[in-house]
Amino acid sequence: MSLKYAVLAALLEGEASGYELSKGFDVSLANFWPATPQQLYRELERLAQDGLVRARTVQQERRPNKRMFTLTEAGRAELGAFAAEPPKRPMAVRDELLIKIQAMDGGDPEATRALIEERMGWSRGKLDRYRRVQSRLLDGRTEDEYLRETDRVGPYLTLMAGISFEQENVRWCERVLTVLRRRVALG
Amino acid sequence: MSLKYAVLAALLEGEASGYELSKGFDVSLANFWPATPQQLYRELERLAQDGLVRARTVQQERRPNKRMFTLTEAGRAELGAFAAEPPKRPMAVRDELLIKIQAMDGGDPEATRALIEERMGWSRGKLDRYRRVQSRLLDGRTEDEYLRETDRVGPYLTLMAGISFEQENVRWCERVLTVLRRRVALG
DNA sequence: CTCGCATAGTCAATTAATTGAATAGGTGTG
DNA sequence: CACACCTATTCAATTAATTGACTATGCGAG
Repeated sequence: MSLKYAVLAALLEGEASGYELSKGFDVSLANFWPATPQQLYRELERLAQDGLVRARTVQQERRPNKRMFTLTEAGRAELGAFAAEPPKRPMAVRDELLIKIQAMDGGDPEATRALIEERMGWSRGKLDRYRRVQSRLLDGRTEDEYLRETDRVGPYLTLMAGISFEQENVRWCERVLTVLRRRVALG
Repeated sequence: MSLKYAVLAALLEGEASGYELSKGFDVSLANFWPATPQQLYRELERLAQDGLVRARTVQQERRPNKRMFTLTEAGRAELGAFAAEPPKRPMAVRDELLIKIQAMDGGDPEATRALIEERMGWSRGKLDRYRRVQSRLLDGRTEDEYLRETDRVGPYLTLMAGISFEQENVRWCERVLTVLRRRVALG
């Protein structure tokens, strides 16, 4: 249900094709509302039929044509209404790793350690990418300066959420590794 | 795909009915692998057919009969194998609120503030429940003492993940509220 | 020159998830 | 004493998501 609004929100940044969304989604909305390319194409089609989005086909040479999508006024209005009302479903996390951790006892601690290291590396990478987006936005200014000057705080606030989430993730991994080391030592 | 293992992991705690899982899931595995009752019943049925779980019907008076499920050795083995190999899918977060925050600019800041307050209250409540589970587990001991004495660290480590996740959530909400207050003041 | 990847999608099949209702006695509230 | 909610599931219908393949061209590496 909310993919609809995620797509509309993504188009606040400007015109985009389904392909571009399915790529660039990765640095923003995909972090809290993941979607496959197929989902995006289907959703854009529906939005266009409902008049929330306008499509135009861009003829291209030496590459397939693409369809570019823009928010319509109706789309902007629907998104605004959505943004003001309370969420229908609470936030949900799905994390296979935590199932594995829950079930780790009795298994090989070395295998568990490897899983945690992998997650930690992944989170650090994500954090780096977030930080790069952040300094591109700040562009030399402090956070306070930026927030005073910009007209759109929304994207920055969600970026902050991503950053603190991954920071906490890394910290948790470190604590787990400490526990695992002690376990192995005391065997 | 992983619901299967989430259910098996839940049964590590001991025999349980579908109904109990659909309730008690809430204080542990449901936090990182949510499932509706219907999903659980279906999954338990499949697991029983695959021999990973054994079912027995418990006759009850003044209440509907229930089917209690236990892990079989085969189930335990499959779960152990699962726990040792790397996750197929990365962790995913789905959060409607963040879509609303992303799209908040131009809307009513007061409405946004209300949404954040709501989330903060919810996270604080979750945190309280986690902390109650934690002190029940610790039972007067320090964390270090507990981790040295217990044979199962897994559930405690996932509990730690939940606690630090919600703590960070509350902190993020506070930062957002600060930003919103400044916006309104300078607006 | 071939292999594979990037662009920019579409289509179809299967699997999974969501929603709502049905059953049926028991327990608690005003 | 009526109404709603708890226990404990099952069933069916619809909607959504996942997976893999298919089209077609261009570009760069080896």
